Amino acid sequence: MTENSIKADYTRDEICDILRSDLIAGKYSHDQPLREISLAKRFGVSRGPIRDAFLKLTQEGSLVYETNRGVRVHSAIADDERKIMINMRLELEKYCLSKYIEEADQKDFDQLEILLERFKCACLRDSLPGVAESDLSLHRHWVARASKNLEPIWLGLAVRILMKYSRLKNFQESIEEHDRIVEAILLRNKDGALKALSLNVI
Amino acid sequence: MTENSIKADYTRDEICDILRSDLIAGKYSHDQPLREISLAKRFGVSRGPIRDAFLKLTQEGSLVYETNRGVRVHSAIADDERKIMINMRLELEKYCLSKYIEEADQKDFDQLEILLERFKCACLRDSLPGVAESDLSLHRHWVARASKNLEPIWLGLAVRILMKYSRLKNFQESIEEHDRIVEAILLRNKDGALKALSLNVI
DNA sequence: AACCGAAAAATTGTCAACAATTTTAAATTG
DNA sequence: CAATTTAAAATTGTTGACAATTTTTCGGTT
Repeated sequence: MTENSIKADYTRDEICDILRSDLIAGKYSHDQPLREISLAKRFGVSRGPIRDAFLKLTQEGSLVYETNRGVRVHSAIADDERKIMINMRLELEKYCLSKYIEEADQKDFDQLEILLERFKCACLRDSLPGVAESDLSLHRHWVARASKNLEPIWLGLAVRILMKYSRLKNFQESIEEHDRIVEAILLRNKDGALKALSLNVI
Repeated sequence: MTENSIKADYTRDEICDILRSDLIAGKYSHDQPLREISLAKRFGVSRGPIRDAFLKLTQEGSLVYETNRGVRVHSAIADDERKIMINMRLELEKYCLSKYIEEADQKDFDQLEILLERFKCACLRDSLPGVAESDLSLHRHWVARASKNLEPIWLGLAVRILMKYSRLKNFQESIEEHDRIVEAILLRNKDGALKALSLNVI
């Protein structure tokens, strides 16, 4: 048994999300191949859903696929590529956050606070995959709420950016950064939120 | 028989490329569902490879997936979203084109001229799916050569942008625009190429 | 011992069958 | 006749089996 396999049935998307957070957390080294059979065993499903997840993650850019040879973890991005991607992500996310602040209702804000709490818990537990997953979920919340069209593009950028540097992050500082963003959002303080976001996405 | 099915065995990626050009060309209307079985028959394969292609196109953003309900064509993007996406695509593609002009060798240039010729043929044949596919292939050539990391991100943007307006394009004008871009590339005239690109990506 | 080649093992590619779900059509009821 | 319920059809979700390909192992030759 390679891993904890508590739950019985995982869906395609759940498998995809779990593998993504593992990848961001650096559980697999660069250029390491991922095998369909071993992951199928880990999640208690057949190879079909695993292949589906591989395809999604390949399209996002965290895995690389070669015919008859399966997928492997993508090589690290270069510094100048990273710069371009961060600029794009920030531009995109600022647009979405503005729109979110205009349109969000109380139900969205409730969800937002739950996600923030989940992120803080993961930080305090010092669980790197957990931090990666909940960090992504938090940002994804306002992006997805603002535009279903831009969401997949944003996700591809965020994943690749996080894959490189997440190991070096200071969790306490990260909590404070996200606190400031969410605080401004709840007050519908657009300028403050965008400024706090710019300090977080670097 | 819903469609021409000449070739015997299509690969996953070929199916994906053909469907993508169909989508860009507007062959399927917005929110129309795509059925696994009918496409499996069209391409002479089982449902597996079709599902793979659906997943890839979903991640790119041209299809939308709902559990137990399959995929349908994505709704059109709003004007302000389109603006954001065009800005991002241009920034990305300019970076890649600069790098391409610096690094490309004679073999790349040969390939480039073949792709340009293929694009012109499709325009003269007045084949909308052909124009869509070869236009994308041409731009994709320099993007992919410059950065395998940025390629999937660029593709997601380009597909969604083209999906909205490709029907309105003037083919003759498009030929001239691409002629100017490629001419500048072959002379390694970076400024000219970037300028010509900016006029084409709008 | 190093190098090549063939057999064996491991892995991916594809398929057809069955289960679960959703959609459509028909039948029943008030 | 409209509304609801029930049955049938269509569609997606998952699996296990087999084919094709790649990688590894092992034996023979120089």
